[in-house]
Amino acid sequence: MTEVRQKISELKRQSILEAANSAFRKFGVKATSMDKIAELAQVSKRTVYNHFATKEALVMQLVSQLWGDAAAQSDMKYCTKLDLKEQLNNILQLEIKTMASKGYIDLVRVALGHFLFDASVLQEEMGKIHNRESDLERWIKSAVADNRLYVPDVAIAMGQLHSLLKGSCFWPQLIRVCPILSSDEQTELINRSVDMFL
Amino acid sequence: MTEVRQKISELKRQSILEAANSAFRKFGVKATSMDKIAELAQVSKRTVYNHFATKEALVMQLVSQLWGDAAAQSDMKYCTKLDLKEQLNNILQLEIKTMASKGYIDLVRVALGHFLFDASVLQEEMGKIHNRESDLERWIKSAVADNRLYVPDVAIAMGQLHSLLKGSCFWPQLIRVCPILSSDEQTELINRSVDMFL
DNA sequence: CAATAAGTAAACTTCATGGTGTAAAATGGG
DNA sequence: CCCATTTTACACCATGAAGTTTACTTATTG
Repeated sequence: MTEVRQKISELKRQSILEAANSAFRKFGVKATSMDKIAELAQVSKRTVYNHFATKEALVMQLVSQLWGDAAAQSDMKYCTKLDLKEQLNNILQLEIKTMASKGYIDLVRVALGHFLFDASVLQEEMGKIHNRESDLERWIKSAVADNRLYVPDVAIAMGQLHSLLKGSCFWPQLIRVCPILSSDEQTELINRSVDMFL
Repeated sequence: MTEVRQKISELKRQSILEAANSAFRKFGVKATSMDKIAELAQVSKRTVYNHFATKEALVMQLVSQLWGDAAAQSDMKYCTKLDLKEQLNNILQLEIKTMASKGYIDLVRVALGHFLFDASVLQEEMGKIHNRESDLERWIKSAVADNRLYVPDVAIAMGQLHSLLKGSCFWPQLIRVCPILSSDEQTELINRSVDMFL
């Protein structure tokens, strides 16, 4: 079996994925026909179906790929010597970086639009967003255990912090009422939120 | 012109609106056909079109009706004598009451799903959510002017409060990762948020 | 009773879309 | 040069939905 052949085939596949990705982001899943994807990918419609059995398979591929990308965890550990504020700042910097990025938000919008009225699937898929919040959790617990932070309920505290962030860097952008935050605005937001929290 | 005739016609109209409302909430706009609406309303399809020129007209009617309902403003005024915390609490109680209700969230979901990839319309429609936040604003300004509250930036402070609330009572429910908050949970949430804020 | 207004049922048109079948072409390996 | 695999073009099908047409019914009012 020639590798060249496989490579070309793989290129086509990538081309299709890119085309779908781009079209879904612009128009949403429903408003993007398979013919359109084929056209954008410069590939025959039949080839699209050679690589992806159904439109749904294409969607799922993109979506799960997104969660995969976003799930890149950091290796931040609580440190008993360093400044609390600074440490928390660093952790949140990492978290906000994906959360507030255009790529992430756009694709969440796609997923949201696609599953919005499929309650169970929506619940599951969106749960993947909400539950990937464990890095911060570990840190807070450590800080509490170290007696440098007093927090009655870790889960609630985490929720508050995330609310503060997402309420400015994620939800308004998803809903298109605010433009994507610049890096400066992001750090400013983090500072504000941390100040309020500590 | 008989009033009875008009009344019957009006009843049909309401029936159609209700059917559409209910179906849109359950399945979304795209997945609800005009035939289905007619069937649910127990009315002929033609009658639907007699009352609403297009499906879009039906949608817009429902959506603007929603914003209208939700725009019911309170008459809360800042009072120099009463306890700050209690006053703020009361204001937020009013705000959260609609924001966290199933009816409101469900219909926002409908609107969101419908406009999600129509950037300009989405911006406009969702802006109506974001900008109906002036009751709280006036109160904060008054409290600041009265020297009983120090707040560097009113807009930001307001945003923080709203983020704290919505982050627990609105967004997760819209996304279906959490059930609607009970009254007790709502007041609990408000207490927490106010405590953090003051 | 006749005219008018509104509603109804059902067939119909039009069109977009997801998906399939097939035969021809391209293309690199032996 | 022939084989195997992939891609392509293109016709085709089934489905569902928006909106229309038409012929018929019903009820009110003058």
